[in-house]
Amino acid sequence: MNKENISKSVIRRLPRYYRFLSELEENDTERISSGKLAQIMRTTASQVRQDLNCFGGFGHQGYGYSVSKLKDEIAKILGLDNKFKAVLIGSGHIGTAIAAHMEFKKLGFELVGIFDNNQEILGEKINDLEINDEKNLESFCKDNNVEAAFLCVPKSAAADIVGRLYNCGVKNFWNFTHYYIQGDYPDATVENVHLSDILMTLCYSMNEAEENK
Amino acid sequence: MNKENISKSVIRRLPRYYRFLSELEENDTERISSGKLAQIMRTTASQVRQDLNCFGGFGHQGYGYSVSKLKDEIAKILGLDNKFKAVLIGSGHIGTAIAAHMEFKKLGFELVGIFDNNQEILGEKINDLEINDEKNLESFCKDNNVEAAFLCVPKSAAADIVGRLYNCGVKNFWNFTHYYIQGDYPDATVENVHLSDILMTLCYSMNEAEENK
DNA sequence: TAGATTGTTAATCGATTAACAATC
DNA sequence: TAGATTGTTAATCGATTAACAATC
Repeated sequence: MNKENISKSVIRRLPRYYRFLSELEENDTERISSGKLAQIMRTTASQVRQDLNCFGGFGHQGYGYSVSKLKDEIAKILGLDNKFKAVLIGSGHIGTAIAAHMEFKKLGFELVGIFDNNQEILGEKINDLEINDEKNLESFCKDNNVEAAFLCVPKSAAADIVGRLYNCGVKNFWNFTHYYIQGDYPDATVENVHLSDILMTLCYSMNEAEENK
Repeated sequence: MNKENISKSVIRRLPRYYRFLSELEENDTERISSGKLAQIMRTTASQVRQDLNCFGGFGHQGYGYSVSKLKDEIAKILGLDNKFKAVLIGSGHIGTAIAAHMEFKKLGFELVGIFDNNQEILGEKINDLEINDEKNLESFCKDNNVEAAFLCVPKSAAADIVGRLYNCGVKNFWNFTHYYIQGDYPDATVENVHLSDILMTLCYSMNEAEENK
């Protein structure tokens, strides 16, 4: 399990394996070959075997892979059994959607606090969690051993908030803003979700498809 | 402009260029060298020049690139001046956040309809757009020349909705569900946003960072 | 045993980086 | 002209695919 040097591209594929394996498990499929799995996922058998072997031989020659065992192994590799304590900052549209919608417990996290600076919505609840005043952020993070932050504030507020979090030891970010955390904090762990970037690439593809008609 | 064979990796970087160039423009920076731009974006000068040259020589030797001209060129390449008509289906948390939050007009799109099957919220408004009954989807798409759909429904509803859209000629999708559109419709243009996948990779990275302590 | 399918090495392909001549 | 910086070719690096011996 402790193999090092797993490439980012492999890691990014693991959640997909996990999802398809979960579906197979629900359909009571007990075993699957790299070829079949590749077919379902529209990739190659080679890639499936190469990927899975980064972590050690989960398969059996002449048999394939045990669906449920493989699924569990991937969960372990991803660390989904963790309960990293996380806070969400900014309960606007995106923040509220994230807080209400994500099944954090299945994803290795536990959402323990929601913060906003809009006095009017303080005390409102999202999934049993009260919206907390942003000025309590530091004390809360220290008291509760918070390890990650989900950043859903406007870009103008992001640098300040990240700085404050970083100062109380929160160095892992799920970043929905366009603030460039890695630029200022190269050692932070960051996953960015730049929704508008993605929509722009859809625009490009549609544009291109039209030209090629 | 009509260069073909631009790789997906280059395209995915264009929105980032666009963002950083917009910032530079706001700061009244008139020109920039590939080296400086690379520094800001934490990449290499080589990559910047290589990327930009896919589309033709926007730079001037000995001078660099004109920030505003380059920004405009990238906008043109991405097709941000389009107004692709789009519908959003599913106005739950995520759907509402997307409808209310995105500046579609800056991103090449125009949101012309929002649909849901929850009778209780029909008629409610999000940014001046009434929530429409899902059963009117087909007629609406045909009448309004809809070209793209933003899919924010539960996974269980996704296959049905995509099929219906596809049948009335909507083949471009921004997909927030885990339904695998490309699996069933290989010629559809799709951008997936699998939020839980991204959160899982953040979990992995945090897990890994802890092990290496 | 024969058939199936893995684990793993080697070959290919693509993307990134380095180098440098062209030129503003 | 000298200095700066591009455009572009060549070298390197990494990721994907193909091939096949090992083995269940």
